[in-house]
Amino acid sequence: MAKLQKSIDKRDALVRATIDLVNNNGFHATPISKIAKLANVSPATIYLYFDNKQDLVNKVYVEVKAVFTDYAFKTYSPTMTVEEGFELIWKRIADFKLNQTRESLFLAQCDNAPIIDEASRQAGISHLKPLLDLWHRGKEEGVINEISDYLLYAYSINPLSFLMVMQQRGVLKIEASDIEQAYQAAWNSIKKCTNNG
Amino acid sequence: MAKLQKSIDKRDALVRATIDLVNNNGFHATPISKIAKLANVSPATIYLYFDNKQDLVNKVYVEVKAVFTDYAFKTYSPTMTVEEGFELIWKRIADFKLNQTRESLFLAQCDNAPIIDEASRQAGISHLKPLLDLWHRGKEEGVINEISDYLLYAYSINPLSFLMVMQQRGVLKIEASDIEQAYQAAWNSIKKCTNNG
DNA sequence: ACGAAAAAAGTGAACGTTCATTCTTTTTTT
DNA sequence: AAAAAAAGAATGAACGTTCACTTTTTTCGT
Repeated sequence: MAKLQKSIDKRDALVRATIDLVNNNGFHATPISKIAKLANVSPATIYLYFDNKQDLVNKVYVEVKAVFTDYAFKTYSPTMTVEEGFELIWKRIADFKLNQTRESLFLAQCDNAPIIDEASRQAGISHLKPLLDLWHRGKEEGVINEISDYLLYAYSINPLSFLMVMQQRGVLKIEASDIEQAYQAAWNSIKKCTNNG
Repeated sequence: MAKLQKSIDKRDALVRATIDLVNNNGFHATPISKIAKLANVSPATIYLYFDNKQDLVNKVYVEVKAVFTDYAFKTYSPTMTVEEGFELIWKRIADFKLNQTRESLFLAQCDNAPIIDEASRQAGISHLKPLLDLWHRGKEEGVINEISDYLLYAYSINPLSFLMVMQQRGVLKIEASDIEQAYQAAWNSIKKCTNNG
């Protein structure tokens, strides 16, 4: 679609401006004119890079989600044990959510409100496949409890969401020990525990 | 503010219409005109019941949050043991989130996007005080681990959010056993575990 | 290596539409 | 008949998008 002799800087500035403004005002309260102004660009220029406002937010979502999953799986290898892999991925997700608050807040908004279209949502979910594969392997090996796949997300990823939002709002400052505690709790919930039933 | 000889039915219809439309389209993509139409009311009539659109969504949020916490704490009594109280509240929260999806989805949206104003957000949080009191009591009695108060929300409430969203989208159907598993996992994470460290 | 012509990138103003809110009139209640 | 409630039409502001135009970059014959 994009023939792209166009400035990558300008496109990046547009993406950044979109994230910042959507974080602060929500998608529908961020006019194209403000995105353009923050990116030092004419409103019309946006339409050289994106089809329309919806296409803009769809693409920003998928790209940010890709950055998120790239980070989460960066140092992971399928040759790791389930325990190692889970701990590694979980902690990198935590790290991302707590340090890349710009991106994380944007993803949280898109994931909880009808902003992006269904195809982009699916594209985002598909990036999490390595984690689902690891989860399956853990169940096959008997390391992880026999529970629904969907609980994977709920147990391992979600507990940090609230912390992230609170940190972003300046309510609390998260310490390394908090992360370690949160991880231990998540893992204890998931692993097969021989002294439990 | 409201002198209220006005119809309570009309007000209820406006609240219901707001929740439904915000759930489906997001706050800023739901015009006053559509809320009025769905509630079988003139746009002008809304301004007899609410100051403006922002005031409308603020009040709907606080009222829905109150319904949520009333339900969560309905059968709870501070004379219960920490274990009993925690299980009861957790399961009622789960029940609400999974069965009152209209209200839960609306709350999730308001909690994750800059829709409502800060005062309304605080008003919503303040309703959760009984749970925080229980948490403190659990720590005093040594039943609950010495971890940050903020983790309370992350551990005990949040794991259901993802499930709720998925269920609402028709991706999965949640069974009673799933709830029981999720509760056990949350509680196992929270309680002091003598065979841990 | 040069510069004119063509193409691409970028722009500010303007368009039609939609929005929240107000104004004026009608209906309902007391 | 007076007052409150509700309605619908009206209004000005703001929005996404397009248009006509300018500026910058690339192409290419010499």
